[in-house]
Amino acid sequence: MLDIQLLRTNLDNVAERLATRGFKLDCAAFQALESERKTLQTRTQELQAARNSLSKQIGMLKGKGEDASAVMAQVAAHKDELEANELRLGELLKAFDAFLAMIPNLPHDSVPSGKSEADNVETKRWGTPRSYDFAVKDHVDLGEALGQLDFATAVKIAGARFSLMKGPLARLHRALAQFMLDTHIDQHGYTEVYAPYLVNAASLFGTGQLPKFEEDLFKLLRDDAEPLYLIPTAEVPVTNIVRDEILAPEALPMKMVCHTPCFRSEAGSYGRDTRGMIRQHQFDKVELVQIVAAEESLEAHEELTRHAEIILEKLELPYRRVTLCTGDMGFSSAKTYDLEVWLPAQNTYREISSCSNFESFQARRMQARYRNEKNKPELVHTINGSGLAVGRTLVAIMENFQNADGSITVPAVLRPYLGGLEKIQVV
RNA sequence: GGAGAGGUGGCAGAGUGGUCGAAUGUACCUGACUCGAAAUCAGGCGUACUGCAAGGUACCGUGGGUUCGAAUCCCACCCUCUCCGCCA
Repeated sequence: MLDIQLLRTNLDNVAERLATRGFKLDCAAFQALESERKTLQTRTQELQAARNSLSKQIGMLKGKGEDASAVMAQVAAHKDELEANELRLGELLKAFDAFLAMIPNLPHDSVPSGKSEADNVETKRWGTPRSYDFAVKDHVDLGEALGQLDFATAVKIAGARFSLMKGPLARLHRALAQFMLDTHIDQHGYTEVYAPYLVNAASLFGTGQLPKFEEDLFKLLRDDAEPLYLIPTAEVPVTNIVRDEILAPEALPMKMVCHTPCFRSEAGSYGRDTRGMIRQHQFDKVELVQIVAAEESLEAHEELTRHAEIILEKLELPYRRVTLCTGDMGFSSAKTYDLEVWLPAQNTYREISSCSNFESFQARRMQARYRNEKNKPELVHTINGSGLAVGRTLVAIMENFQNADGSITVPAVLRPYLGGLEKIQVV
């Protein structure tokens, strides 16, 4: 959520910056709401002040046993106007909230402007894609030939966009998550977190998934209780740890890592990535979250992105870093780096991690603050990124480390997690 | 599933219709004392909106209602806790 003061004082500038990300701010609607609010709020508060002081007089008169009917008549004279004003003001303030809740974050100045994915800027490339002296297979063909990846059975059990893994491949998947967690905990200084996979609407509002993106979520309706949602990412429960908190300055920075399954309905993505494990309703992800003081967030964002890159490097997976342009960024983000891993079967780089700095956007929605040097509550900045998406990492390993006979070489750093296994083959 | 209790400021905890935005304690900040600290004493200390300022307004789980006036009364909802049952 943006600071409403910024809209009041710099509306045109805000509108311009939002336009770069393809959002058309309805300035006229805002100004109409704002001018009505200002006069209405002033008048309402005058009436309330008068009522409060007259009511106080009534209390004093009655306390002394005197007649208060004259004063009561005075209050009654403005009763209808006050009630009408309060009603209208309530509606206006609600309209403001709804208006603000739908406005995306402002892009950081360093973000390249652009309309779509095509305008993203590649800023780094690591590793050289291997060359193969045989026809490469994709992970679906590889996994099914190994008898360890089975989409047909997953469809029977649950439906489209689910997968079933068995044997060493399932173990490799688990090993990946363990390896990522261990690296971030032992080498990057993160605290491991285990968090709920079901969250309430307030948490999803806090991180920006609600109200705008409800159709992307799996929702569980309950009798006699609020609905719960399956988390689309660990970002939601972990970032919301600090919702409605005023943190002591020494509590920052908070660096947390959390491995969870993620659930996305993928509504509106029919026909995209329907083959294989790239786009699933359920996938595992190791998520990095940092809660930092405002002036630290730019640097923390770089650091966190680097932590995700190191996983790819340890796994010997070629990747590139892309700075998302203004038009391609997520709703809540001020700046996003995507890490894209090389997939030989697709002969292209595909997103495997997305690292974003939200600045105070989520913090304002969450009311997450810390006490600054002046002991005043100030909004924290939030940063998160995948470190990494486990399912897609598995896909990348299968495709990049495949051999002519259809076996898959296990990257050296993962072997200790697989009892020393060097190669995944038919069992 | 059954029964009960409760939601008040950073925390603890008073407050059952009228100077209550809220006692008190604690934490925190400032000052005094001290070589320094502790202890003690004095003062300050919620959030947001609005105003140049003085000040004003709102907020005691959420939303309604009663009233001249609601933290306090009524209704609905949400959440938490305790006991019993069931259960990984």
